[in-house]
Amino acid sequence: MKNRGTPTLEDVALSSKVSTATVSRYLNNPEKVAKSTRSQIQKTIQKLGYTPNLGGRMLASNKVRMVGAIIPTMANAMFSNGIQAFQEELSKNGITLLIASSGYDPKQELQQIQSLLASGAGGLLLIGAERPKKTVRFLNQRNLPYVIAWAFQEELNGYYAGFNNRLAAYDLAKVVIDHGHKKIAMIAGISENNDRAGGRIDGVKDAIADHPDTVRLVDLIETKYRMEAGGNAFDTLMSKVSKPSVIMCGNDVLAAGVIMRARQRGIRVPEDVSVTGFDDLNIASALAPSLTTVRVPHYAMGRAAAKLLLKLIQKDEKAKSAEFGTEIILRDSLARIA
Amino acid sequence: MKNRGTPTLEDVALSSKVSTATVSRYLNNPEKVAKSTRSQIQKTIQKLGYTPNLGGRMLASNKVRMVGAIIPTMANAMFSNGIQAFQEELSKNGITLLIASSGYDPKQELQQIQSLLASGAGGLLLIGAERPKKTVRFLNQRNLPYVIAWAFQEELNGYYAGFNNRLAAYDLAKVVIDHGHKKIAMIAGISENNDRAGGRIDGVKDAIADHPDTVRLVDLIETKYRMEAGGNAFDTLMSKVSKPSVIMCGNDVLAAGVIMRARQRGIRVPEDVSVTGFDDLNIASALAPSLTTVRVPHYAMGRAAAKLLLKLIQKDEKAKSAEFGTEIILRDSLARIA
DNA sequence: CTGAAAGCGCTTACAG
DNA sequence: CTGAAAGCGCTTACAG
Repeated sequence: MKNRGTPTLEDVALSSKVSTATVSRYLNNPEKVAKSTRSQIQKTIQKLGYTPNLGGRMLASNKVRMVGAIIPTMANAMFSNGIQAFQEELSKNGITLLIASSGYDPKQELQQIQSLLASGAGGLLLIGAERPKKTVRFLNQRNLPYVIAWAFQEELNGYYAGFNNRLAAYDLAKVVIDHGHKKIAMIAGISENNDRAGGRIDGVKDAIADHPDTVRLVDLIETKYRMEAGGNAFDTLMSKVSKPSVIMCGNDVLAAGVIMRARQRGIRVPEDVSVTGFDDLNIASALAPSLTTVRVPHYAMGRAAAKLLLKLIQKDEKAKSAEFGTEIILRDSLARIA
Repeated sequence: MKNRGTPTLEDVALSSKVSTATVSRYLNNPEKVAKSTRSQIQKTIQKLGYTPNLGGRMLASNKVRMVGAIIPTMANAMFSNGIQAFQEELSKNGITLLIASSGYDPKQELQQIQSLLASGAGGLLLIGAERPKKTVRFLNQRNLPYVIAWAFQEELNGYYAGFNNRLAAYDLAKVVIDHGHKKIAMIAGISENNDRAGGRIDGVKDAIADHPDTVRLVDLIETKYRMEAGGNAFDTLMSKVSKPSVIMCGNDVLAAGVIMRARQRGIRVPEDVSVTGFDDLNIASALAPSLTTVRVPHYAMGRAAAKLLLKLIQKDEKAKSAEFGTEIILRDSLARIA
C-alpha cells in the first residue's frame, strides 16, 4: 500500500500475495482464477475497500463502457419516451448513457459529438439523417458506430432505427383529403437542417399533388416546436383571406398551441377548422377536442436503436436497420366536410 | 502516426513537430503556448480529427469530467425541463452528463449510482431527499459530492436545489379552501419512497387541518403518475357516495387524466367538480378547461443544481443550497363555490 | 515558451 | 492456474 489514500489494484495484489495479473483476472474473469486464490483476493478487496479505476481500465482495454446520445432538446416530450427506452436497453447491457442536446443547431451537434467522444462514448445515437458534410466526415473518420433514429432513409447508407416521416405525413394527408378537405394549411417545424420536419412537409405536399385540380396547400408556415409558436401561426393563418378548412401541424405541440389559441379566439375545432398533429404524445388525447395525429412507436424505436448500436459496437455482421411503421389515430379534431 | 486508426496526442505532436507536453498544454492551457505553435497544433488536430482519449486523461489527472444524474423516469415531462437546464449548465463548464433512471425504485437507484460512479461520474444529481440508509452510507463512504433536487429540507443536511413540496401543496390547498371547497379529494403519486409525493399529500392535509370543523379530506388515492391512472382514480372517486367538490392531483399528468376522463363521463369541470394539478407543465394551459396548478421553476432549479454541484466538486466553501419558491397559477379548472 | 521523461492504474498476450 | 512485463494515452513537475 503506497499509503496514498485510494487503494490500487497493485495494493490488492501485494496484500494478497499474488500478481496484479491475477487480481485483474479475478475482476474480469473470476472463473480463470483458482477458488482459494479467489477468496483470498475477495477478502483483501473488501478490507481495502478497493474500487477499480476507470481511467486505468479504459486505457488498458478498449471495451466500450459508454454510449452517447445527442438530441435536439430534452425539454420536450417528443424524445423522452424514445430516450428512456434507449437508456433502459443500454443499462441492461451494462452500458452507461452520456447525453447532450444540440438545440436543433448542427454546429452544436458536432460540438456535442466531439464532447461525448472525448467523454468516452464508444457509439452514438443521433436524431435525423440530415447533417453537414463536415459532421459526417468527422464521424466516418473516427470510424465511430452510430445509429440514426426518428428517421429512415433506405437510399442513404448508415444505420437507422426510425420511420419514414414523409410517408407518415403522406398517409395522414390522404386521410385528411378523404375527409373532404380541399384547402389545407400546414404549420410545420423549421425544415432547415431538420429532415424530419422537411419530410413531413413533403409528405403533405405529395398527397396534395395527387389531386392537383381539387386540393391545394393554401399556406405553409414553418416555426419552432412550441405551443406559443403554434398559436401565433394559427392567428396568422386565420387572418388571411383564403382560410383553410384544416390545419395540419408538424407535431402535437404545435397542434396543442393551435387548439388552445382557437379556443381563446372563439373559433371552434373542428366545426370551423380541423386540426391534425404528429407524434401522439400524451397531450394528444387530453386536448379538447382530442387530436387526430400520427402515432410514432417511440419506445420500440428507442429500444431497437440501442440493440442496433450494441450490435454495431460488437461488429456483429447481422446489424441491420429497423424501420417502424406509423399509425394514424383518428380523434375528434378532424371533421368530415361536404 | 502509428497507423492504428484513432490518432493519439503523440501523433499530433509528431505531425506538428512539437513535444507531447506542448500539445497537452495546448489542450489544457492554450494561453501557455505561443500563438504560432497554437495555430500549428490546431491545424493538425483538425487534419487528423484528433480527440483526446478519456482513459489517458483520467489516469494522468484527476479532474472531474463527468457528472451523473439519476431520475425516476425520463419518459415524462416532469423532469425534462430541469434536466435540460442541468445539462446545459454542465456543458457550459465542459462537463458531460451521464444519465440513468431508477423507475422510482430505491434499489435500482443505488445500482445506478454505483454504475454511474464506475463510469467516471465525479458528482451526482439525485431527485428527492428520501432514500435508504444503505444508499446514503454508500454515498458518504465514497465521499461523493451530490445535490438533491425537486425537494428542499432545511432540517436535513446535504445540499439541495429545490422547493418545499409540502408548503407548495399547502398554499394551493389554502387557495382551494378559500374558493369555498369543503369536500376535498386527492389523487396523489405513490408516497412510498417518494418524499415529493408524500410532501404534497401532507401539505394538503395541513391546510385541511386548519379548518377541522368545516373542511375534510373525503378521499385519498395514491397511484402512478400516468394519465390513465388518474382517470381510473377519478372513476373510483366519483363512484362513491360522498363525492368531492374538488379533486387535487399530485401532478399535472394525473390532472390531465382526470379532466379527460371527466369529459368522457359527461362530468363538467369545474361546474360539477373542480380539479387542480402540480408542476405547470405545458399540458396545463392546453387542457380544456385550463388547469389551476402550482408552477415549479424547473429550469432555474436545474441550472442551480448544476452550479451547486460544480461548486461542491471544486470544494468551494461558498457552496450553498438553493431554495425556490413556487407560484399558484389560477386557471379555469378551479371554481368558486358558495 | 518548450521538451524529456516519469508515472497514473489497469489489461493482456506470452511463457511457464 | 499464475507471473513478469510491456504498453494503453495522457499530464506534469522539472529543467532549460
